[in-house]
Amino acid sequence: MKLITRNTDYALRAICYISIHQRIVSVAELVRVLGVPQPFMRKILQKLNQQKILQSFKGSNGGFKLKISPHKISIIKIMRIFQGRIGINGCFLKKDICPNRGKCVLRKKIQSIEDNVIRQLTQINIAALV
Amino acid sequence: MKLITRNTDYALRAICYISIHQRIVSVAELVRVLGVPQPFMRKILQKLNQQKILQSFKGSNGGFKLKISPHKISIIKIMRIFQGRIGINGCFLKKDICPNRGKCVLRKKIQSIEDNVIRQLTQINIAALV
DNA sequence: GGTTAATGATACCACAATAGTATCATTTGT
DNA sequence: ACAAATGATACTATTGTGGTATCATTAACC
Ligand code: FES
Ligand code: FES
Repeated sequence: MKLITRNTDYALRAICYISIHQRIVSVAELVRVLGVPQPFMRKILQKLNQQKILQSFKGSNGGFKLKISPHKISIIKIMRIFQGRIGINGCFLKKDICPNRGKCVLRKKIQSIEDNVIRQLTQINIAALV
Repeated sequence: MKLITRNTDYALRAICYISIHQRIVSVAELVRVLGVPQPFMRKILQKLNQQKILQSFKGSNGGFKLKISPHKISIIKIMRIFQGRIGINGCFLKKDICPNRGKCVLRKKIQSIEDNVIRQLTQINIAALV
């Protein structure tokens, strides 16, 4: 059970760094500071640009800066970008959804745990981390 | 993020079924009822036997029955059998543990979420599900 | 205007975990 | 003896994660 993957982890750290420095930061600099493989970091930042978390600047002296306020960047938002839908799969039978679904006790309990986790991850934002 | 894998899911359902019927149940029967591939189900039950959750009976009319009380079978116990150590990896840099580890805010927050999840999973047992 | 330093887009590769199959040996009731 | 069950073990397939590699595009600077 891995709640946070490397993608997300690196993304969070990069965003934190950029958030602290409040300027355009290049991949090269992030790689130097965070010790992450460059092409991987690039891919991550490109995605954050596409998702409008960061804004990119091309050309010499280019790089990335925050596009939205650090208060508005929750951990769950970043997780969803890199890890897709955050949903604990309770009880699926192959591709068909279990017929008991409505009644199933296990599902309900797991669901409530999941809701808790998501609520907490939603509350943590970048501003709270830096 | 998958909290529960198929292994665990099938195992829980099998245990529930056996728990309800309170007798020796064969793989063939479980497969019929739960619609799970037979060899896979066998592998799962064999592991539960090894871990002393179930007790197996060989030979004709053989099968599996519970070895311990359903109250003592928590979800987390089954998860640990099939999914190994349940630990959210906060922030590792490659293989070295991050030097900030003690201070890192992210890690602390994630850790507390993890503790919650585990506490809740520990409280849910088979008796509560059936 | 050309060079250089940056990102954009995309395709590819490697590894590990999950999910499942296949086979043969062993036990036990009839 | 035979059939019906599990034990043990090795193998295969699929998917997700964690990357790499390459070429195109943009923009500052001389
Ligand atoms: S057994 Fe199907 S939803 Fe729980
Ligand atoms: S950055 Fe290393 S433990 Fe959080």
